[in-house]
This record gives sequence, C-alpha cells and structure tokens, in this order.
Amino acid sequence: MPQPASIYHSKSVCSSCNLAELCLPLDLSNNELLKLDELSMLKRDFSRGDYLYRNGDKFRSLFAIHSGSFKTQILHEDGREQVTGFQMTGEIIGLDAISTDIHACEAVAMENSVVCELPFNKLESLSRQIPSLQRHLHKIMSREIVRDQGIMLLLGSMRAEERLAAFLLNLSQRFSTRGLSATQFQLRMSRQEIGSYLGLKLETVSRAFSHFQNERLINVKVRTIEIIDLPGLQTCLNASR
Amino acid sequence: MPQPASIYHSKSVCSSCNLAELCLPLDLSNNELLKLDELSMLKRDFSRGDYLYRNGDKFRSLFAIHSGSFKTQILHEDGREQVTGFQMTGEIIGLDAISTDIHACEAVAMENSVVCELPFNKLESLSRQIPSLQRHLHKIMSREIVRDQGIMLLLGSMRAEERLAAFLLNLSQRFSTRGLSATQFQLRMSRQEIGSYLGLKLETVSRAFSHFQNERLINVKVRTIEIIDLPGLQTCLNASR
DNA sequence: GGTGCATTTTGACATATATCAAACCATCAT
DNA sequence: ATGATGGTTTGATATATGTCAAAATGCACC
Repeated sequence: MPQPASIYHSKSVCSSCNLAELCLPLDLSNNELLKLDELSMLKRDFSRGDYLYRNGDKFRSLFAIHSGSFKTQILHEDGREQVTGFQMTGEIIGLDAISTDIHACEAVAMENSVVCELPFNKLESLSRQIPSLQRHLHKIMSREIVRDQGIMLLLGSMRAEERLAAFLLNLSQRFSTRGLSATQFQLRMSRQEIGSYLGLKLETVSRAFSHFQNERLINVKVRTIEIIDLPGLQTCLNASR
Repeated sequence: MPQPASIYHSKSVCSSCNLAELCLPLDLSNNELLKLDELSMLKRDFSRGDYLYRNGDKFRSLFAIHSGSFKTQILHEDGREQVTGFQMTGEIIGLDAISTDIHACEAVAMENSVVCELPFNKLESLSRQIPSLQRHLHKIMSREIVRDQGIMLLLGSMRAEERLAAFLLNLSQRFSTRGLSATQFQLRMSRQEIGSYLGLKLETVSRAFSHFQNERLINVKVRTIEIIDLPGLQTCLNASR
C-alpha cells in the first residue's frame, strides 16, 4: 500500500496552488487573501499508482491537483468497477464524499503528482466569510454535476467512435485551457481505463483509435497522440444516427 | 407554451415545504427558523407537460418539489436528447444551472405538481449565516454527483435488465423513504422516457418488463407496477457478467 | 359506446460491440 | 542485447440490443 512520499506545509494558498480552479478566478481583497491563509494547505507528493483516497475513507478534505493527474473509479460490490473521471492539473477532486462524509470512490495517481489538501470545514468557514469563494465553490460542484450529465448523454446515446471523439476533444480542451498544446499530448491512461470510462471494452477503444488514424484524423502511437484534423474529429460528434 | 397556473406566497418555509429535503433534516433554533422566512418562497402549480425551466433560461432559483414529479433532460445540438433524471416529491431540482447561471437542461412536469421556488442568492446568504444549512446544501449537491456517477456505472457496465432492475429498485426506495408503498406505485414516465434515462430503446425496456413479469418478479400493467419479488429483483443486479 | 390516436407489446431481422484468441510491441530488469 | 511481462493491435465469431414493422392495448374525445 503505497504512501505519499513527503508532506510539507505552505503558507499562501495561491502561491502554492496557482493553477487550482478553486482560487485562480477569484478577485479577492488583501484582507480576504489573508483569511485564505487560514486554509494552511498541506502539499503531498504521489507516485503513479498511489491512492489519494480509497473507497470508505473518512472525508475531511478536498484536493487541488497542483501537478499531475488522477483517475477516480467506483467499485460495485459484485466486482464491477468503472472509471468515473480523469482529473488533471488545476482541477478539484473529492467532491463525491461531501454527501456522506465517506468517500464513495477511490482516486489513483496516473503519474507522479502533487496535491494540495483543502480541509473542508475550513473551506466552509471561509466561504461563509467570503461570498465570492462560496459562490465559486458552488459553481465547481455544479460544474461537476453538469459534466457527469454530459457523460451520461455520451454513455446513453453515443456510439463507440463518437464517445472516443468526445473524449479526445474534451482532453484537448482541458489541455488548451491550461495553456498547453491542444493537439499533441500524452495519454496517461490505458486503453482499458479509457474503455471503462467510456463504457467500452479496450479492444473497441483500440479499434476506434485505429480507425481515426486511418481516416487521418489523429496520429496515435500508444500513449502519444496528435490530433491532425480537429474539425474532422468534431464532425464525428454531429454524425448522429 | 404552457405557463404555471397560479402563483402565491408562503410565509414559513417548513410549513409550506415540509417534505423538501432541503429543510427537513435540519435542527434549527427559533432564531434560525425566523431567518429562514427570509426565503419567502413562491409556490407554483404545474400541469403535466409544463416546463419548470428550459434550456438556456437564466438561473435564479433552486426548486423544492412540494408535490408531483418532474423529469430533466439535456438536448444535444444534433437533436439527440436524453433524460438525465426523474425528480420526485420532496427533492431539489435545478442544481445543474449554478455553474453557468444558465440552465443546462430542461425540466418538465410528469404530472400535476406544486413547486417551491428558492431564490439562490437568498439561499447563499442564509447558508452563510446558518452553518448547518450550508453543510446541508453542500451535501445535496454532492449527493447529486454521487447519484449521477451511479448512473454512469449503470450506463457503462450494466445490461438492459440489470439497468431496469436498478431503476425500479431505486424508485421503490425513493417512494418508501417518503412513507409510500415500496412495492406498488405508478410509473409516471413512458417506456421511451425510461429508455432514454437508461440508455435503451423503448422496445428493449418493454421486453425487459415482460421478462420480469414472466419471471414473476413484478406485476406490471402499462403505468401501474407492483414488485412481487423484491429480493429477486435485487439479485438481478448481482448477476454480473 | 364507438372512433381515432398514441403508447405498448411482440416478432423477425440487422448490426454494433463484446468475446475469445493470437500476434505484436513497448518497457524493464537481467 | 535478451528475455520476460504487460499493454496493444488485429482477426474471427458470438450476442445483446437496435431497427423496422405490425398487432394489441389504453386513453381521450365525440
């Protein structure tokens, strides 16, 4: 059972976690920034495969991914498991556990990663004092709901290649909003993990990749992908049945 | 374009909306109850087919369903649409719109219904003053996330009959927590709507119903259903592939 | 009570994706 | 480099669900 390699403290939220969607968009007064220091976040390192939290763990904190990426997956009693999301640098993870105080899924690092811990009761007390933080927290939770409902649409009414196209375009967009290349990036997840997320078997995912390759929409070599024809990929989505 | 039939005011939140999951579980002081009156909720009537909100509507309020039930559905640009949830009496609806201030889906009454409107900025200001309300609001949002992720598991890894069994058991449970019969109830939604929600065609839903009927698990007659063998239905779910 | 329309059921057939299996390829340690 | 290991690709076949069509049923309206 792997453990985080190091734990160290940080005084200022936004210097330690500039990218975190939680703090970045807020326009705070000096006074409010001072209050934010109350969060006194812990930073923790993770290696590929490490658990950020496990099914059944007590909930205490949300986490801002400072660098790296994670996957979250739910485990059904009968052994079925499914990837429910991939979380990238700058995103917030752990929202699932607020409802019951117990984590309903597990989060695993897909590469070496650094995470800022945000104790939730401090977050709540701060957001009582800073309305813009409160509103932002609500938005983040609501966005997660909208996102999940988008996946429901995908799983419920799209065919295999449409699902993969939607997935790749989504990844592309998330990279580009972080100022990274929207057309060339690493796939940190396996075909099996992509398949689990998209409700497909890994063979189907692989075939869809191959097909896109043949159609000269992408250039994929195992974990490295380049999107050659972005508009072309987008039209895949509109090709309704 | 149907409009709500009547609008009238209510002074006390919890007398008008006893069932709403928002207020019910809170143990509030008199002082706090007084503050809750600030919400000064509007009650509105809806007939079957009326829209509570539409795609693109400006977001102002959450809604507590006082009686009746709604469905929410998202519309994809290419005409695809999918039911993302069924909301029953006592439940909160509208969480999707917080993230963008614009409703990302539409909500339609499945029967004659009464709804309490909860202006969101008042809710936010109240929850800044009443920590237990704040926490409860967070829990409701988080629960929606967990619920949606459950549907993702269902859509991604369950076969048609497992999906329907899960759906019926979920309905049953929601009725029973409201003190209603867990084994006999009306299906307010069509086969097509159930199918849309479960990622299936209506014919497949119908066949699954027929099969459960033959297996003597349920007794279904179009919109009326009786669960005869509840444990039997539950084992459907464990029958993994 | 009968007529017409919409929903549901049932059937025959088509097809997308799963399954099973083998070959291929990258990565890592020896 | 060499071999072992696990992920990936590709192929052949099976199967669950979709599609199309018709009959049956329920429901509203005259």
